[in-house]
Amino acid sequence: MPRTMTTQVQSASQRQMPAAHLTRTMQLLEKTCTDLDSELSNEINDNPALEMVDEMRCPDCKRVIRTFPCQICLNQHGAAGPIVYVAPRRQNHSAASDSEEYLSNDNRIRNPESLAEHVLKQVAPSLDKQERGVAEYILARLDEHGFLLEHTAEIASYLRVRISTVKKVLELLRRADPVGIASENVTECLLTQLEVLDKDGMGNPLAHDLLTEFWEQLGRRDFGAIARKRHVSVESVKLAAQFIKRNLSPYPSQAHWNNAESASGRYFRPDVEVQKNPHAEDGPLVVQVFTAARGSLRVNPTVRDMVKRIEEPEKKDEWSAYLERAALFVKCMRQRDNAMRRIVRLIVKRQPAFILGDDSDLIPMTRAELAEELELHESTISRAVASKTICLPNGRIIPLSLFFDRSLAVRAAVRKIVNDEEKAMTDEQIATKLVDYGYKVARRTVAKYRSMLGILPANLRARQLPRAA
DNA sequence: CTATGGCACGGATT
DNA sequence: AATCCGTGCCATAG
Repeated sequence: MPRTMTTQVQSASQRQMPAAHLTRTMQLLEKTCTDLDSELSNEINDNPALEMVDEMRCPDCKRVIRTFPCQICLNQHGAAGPIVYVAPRRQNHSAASDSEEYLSNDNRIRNPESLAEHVLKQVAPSLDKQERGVAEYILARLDEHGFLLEHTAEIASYLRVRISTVKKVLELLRRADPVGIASENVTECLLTQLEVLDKDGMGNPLAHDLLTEFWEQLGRRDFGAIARKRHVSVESVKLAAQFIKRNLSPYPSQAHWNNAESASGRYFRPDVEVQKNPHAEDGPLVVQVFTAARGSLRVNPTVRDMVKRIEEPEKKDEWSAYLERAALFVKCMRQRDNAMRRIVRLIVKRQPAFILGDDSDLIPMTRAELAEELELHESTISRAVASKTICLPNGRIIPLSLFFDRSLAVRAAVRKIVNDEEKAMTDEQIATKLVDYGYKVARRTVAKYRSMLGILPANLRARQLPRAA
């Protein structure tokens, strides 16, 4: 009787797979690798049948390997296309040394310290001992998005320090690198980021009011109402909203800004990383898709064996349920990783020029196209691409969705044209010039791109070239 | 009169 | 179904 039970449970879980659990896979697919981390640790915590073993396996040759990418497969690979690995995400903790070897350029952006350490390092110099204690406490109490869960007063009383001290520390923390960290809520976080941008002279005057006064309308995208109350145009409201979306990140723990200009090294953990082939200059690109944690996830075989021996039906059921859930989770996770891998592979395959070059090399493509080629549903692509970021070989971190920006290349051309112009060109002239580059866009559209790029209209763009010799 | 910005509509994308 | 994006047309500033 015990035996049959087990087999039933197992086969049942496999047959059910398609319907209900596809949605689970989808949920996982939507998650950033950072989010995936917490999801995973939750699951492991309350499911004893699930375990994470500290070993990495090459997804292609299945060998256990020490570092990604797998050197063996790397060497065998022809020039067929990019090599894409699902790699465990580099851990925060002490693993500083061994992971560095395959991270070529530019480690401004990534160093394997924890977020808390990273922030603390920045603020520590300007704090005294007591304040530092407060900072440490605060950083330890952040949720997975980087928000502060406790109120100032609570912290103060718990630590027996003055409220003003806590406030002071908070002020500093929020301005530290993942800007907006330790904010109490999304609005506050966005405001801090905005403030910092303002100081660098690349703010947007309307954005502030949008966040404070019109938060609700902004959520509903009721731009008209905002425009009326503020006596400004709907267009400028839209632009401000766009500004917010593009340049601010609601969750400090995953701040990303793609704005071309602010090249200063920002700290961020991408979900995908592309590198040039370390072994051959012109070899295929090597891509890592990060998944949660380190090592590989599996159903704990010891538990599985143990369950077979349990006699009491009650306990047996309980454990079988654990096993089933574990198996399911592992499966969904693999499926998720695999989907990510296929999608990213295709993206990289299609856009090598953009990855190695600049904005102007982006070839227009749509999620739908990829969906068709991969025989996935287009919403799958959307989920996989939304809210994820990729680190290019030059160190630039951009949202994966930028690959689907229809006008990026055109905007790049506009910027180039304006930069090279002898004397200020009107939008009309720019539009004409764009034809030479193979883009045909309406004059009105040029105007839009211009304002997106923060370029002033022609009449305000007096050229100071004359002085040359 | 010319160059731009405002608004709204329609088709494409998600 | 909800959004995004490019455009055309019109108003206004210079």
